[in-house]
Amino acid sequence: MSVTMRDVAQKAEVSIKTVSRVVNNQGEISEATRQKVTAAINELGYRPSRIARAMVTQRSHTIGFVIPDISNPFFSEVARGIQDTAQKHGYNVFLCNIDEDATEHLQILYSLADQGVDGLIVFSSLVSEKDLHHFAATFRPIVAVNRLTTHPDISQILVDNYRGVHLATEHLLARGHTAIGMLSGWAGVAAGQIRRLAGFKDALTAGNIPIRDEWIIQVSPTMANGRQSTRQLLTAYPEITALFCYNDLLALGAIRACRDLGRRVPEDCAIVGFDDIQLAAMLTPALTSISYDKHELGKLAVTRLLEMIDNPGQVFAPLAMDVSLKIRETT
Amino acid sequence: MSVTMRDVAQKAEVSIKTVSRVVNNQGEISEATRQKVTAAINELGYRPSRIARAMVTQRSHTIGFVIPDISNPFFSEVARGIQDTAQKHGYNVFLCNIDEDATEHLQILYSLADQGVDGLIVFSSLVSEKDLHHFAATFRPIVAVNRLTTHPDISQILVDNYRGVHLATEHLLARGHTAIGMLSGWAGVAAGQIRRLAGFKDALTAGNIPIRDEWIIQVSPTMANGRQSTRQLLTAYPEITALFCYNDLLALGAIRACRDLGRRVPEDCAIVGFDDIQLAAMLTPALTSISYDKHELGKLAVTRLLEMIDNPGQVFAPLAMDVSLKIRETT
DNA sequence: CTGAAAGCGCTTACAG
DNA sequence: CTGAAAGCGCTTACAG
Repeated sequence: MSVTMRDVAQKAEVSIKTVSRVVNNQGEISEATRQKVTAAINELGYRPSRIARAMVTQRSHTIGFVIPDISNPFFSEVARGIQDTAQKHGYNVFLCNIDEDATEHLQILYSLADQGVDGLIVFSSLVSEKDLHHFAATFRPIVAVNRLTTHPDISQILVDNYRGVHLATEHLLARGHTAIGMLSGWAGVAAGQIRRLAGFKDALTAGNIPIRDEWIIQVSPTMANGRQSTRQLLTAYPEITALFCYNDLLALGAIRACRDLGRRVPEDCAIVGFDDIQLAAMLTPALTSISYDKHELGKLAVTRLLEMIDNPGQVFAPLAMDVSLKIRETT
Repeated sequence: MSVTMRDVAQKAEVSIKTVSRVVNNQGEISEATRQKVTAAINELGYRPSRIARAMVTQRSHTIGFVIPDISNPFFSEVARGIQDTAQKHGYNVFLCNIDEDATEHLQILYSLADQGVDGLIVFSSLVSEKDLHHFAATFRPIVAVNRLTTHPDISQILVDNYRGVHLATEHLLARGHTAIGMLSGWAGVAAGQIRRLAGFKDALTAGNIPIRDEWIIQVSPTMANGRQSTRQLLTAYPEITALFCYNDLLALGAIRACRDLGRRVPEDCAIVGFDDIQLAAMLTPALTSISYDKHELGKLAVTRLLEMIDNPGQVFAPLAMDVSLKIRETT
């Protein structure tokens, strides 16, 4: 990082401005000087500083991406879509984890803003709505992924949570199950949590199955919690023959719990997940799950964010990704 | 990003330099002016621009992290360690994927350098040694994670691959296996590939078992490849009773393949993996694997990188993480 | 087609 | 204890 535009200009015996013109491919330049400058650039190994450029253009060509936990395989699949798309458009992405362990969520968001990111994708439902609104007051644009938010300036990319769970529950009903439990997610702003719960209840009602609230357990969606909650649930209510899980991680934990309890899957207890993570299809037994394109979800979020960056002030309607049911071996 | 130091200075009726002093907590300042300035900062909601600061200090407090694929659960666990540690030290991290699909690896590295990162952690063995050396000629510091490199300025953080596989193979021998196959990783600069293969062969030799090269298959380490290669291997050589896999993903694919072929695990075919990803312990059957602290691996890499940033020119000895064997249900 | 000047928002010597 | 000036490496009007 020591050779600057000035060095190139000196070597090529032109002004700095002329170097800038060939670097940015702008304006009319005589072929002779262009070649002189290009030669000097190559000889010196000059590379323009993105920081200096960002300083004057007020555009850093970086974005921030906030998730609960990159080590969660679901989020990491989306992250790949984010990263690939951003890179394709010449943007670099800052990664930030905000989960239960994190403190000072607002500070983390501000540190990204201080860093000069051109926009932010928030995929963590653990960032409170209050914090997000506070932050949105001074920073934009923001895209929220699969979380409900009421802020008018925040654009939303959603997954059709309601329909997904409805499909899954109908599938269980069609298989003859009438005693269906649910492992639900966090309470709060997670779009998934609210809409998936609604889809579950509505599907039961539509199938004339009364809702048993004690069969619905709300937990933080990890494999360990899935295992533990399922053990408790099936021990307390052995009559349950099927389980819908908020996400695949909970479902994998539930499968494990069934095995702990000596219950066969799917014969003694059918299990459905949500998200269809890469592993889900490969495991034994392969998991029945609600599926959608996670790489595409990341791509949509970035595309939307770049649109917002290029069109300040414009309002975009929420977008919901379509989902489908993948029937495998656990139902 | 519109309120600047100048605004604060005006409001507080002091010079810009004085504002800078209170922001950076440096120099002696009278309590009165400090309070005046602090009040102005809060009132205006001033936040210093990291870009402007980076411009003059030549330190951006950002680092780059290059991996093959963030959606791979193994890498994402390490990424979490990287991210947590960097954040704790006030650094933000740029994430970059460089896998088989990526073209122009060098361009991706340079784009990170252009972005002004203070250092780089390279965890992708898919970046060729040639590209890395070329890049290292103009950029430093660089930390390489679990890859062999001969560049004197590149610091190495390794995993004790050799010992890990030696342990695993000894374990299989102790269980009475004599016909042991191996699913190996990519060829090339991956430290894992070379050292793990060596550990495997040496352990066999130490156990007086002749090495059967046709039982060693080299594949890109994905679950799908593990499934397919295992099918082929066990079909061609049904006498094989145990399989060591380069990583857990291959091992999970191998388990699946055994099931496809009607072979019970571990009764008909024992399987051992490497990395001990979070899922490995939770699955059915739970995977026997070589384990080490992946969060810690990320932490070590960042810590080393920050040391290099703070001590330019200093040479650091390679560091190798200790490993252990976790015996579970697949052996 | 090419250049000199100002400025992006800070920090770093250097004075006072 | 506090401030005026120069400069980090670029781009943006404005001239010529």
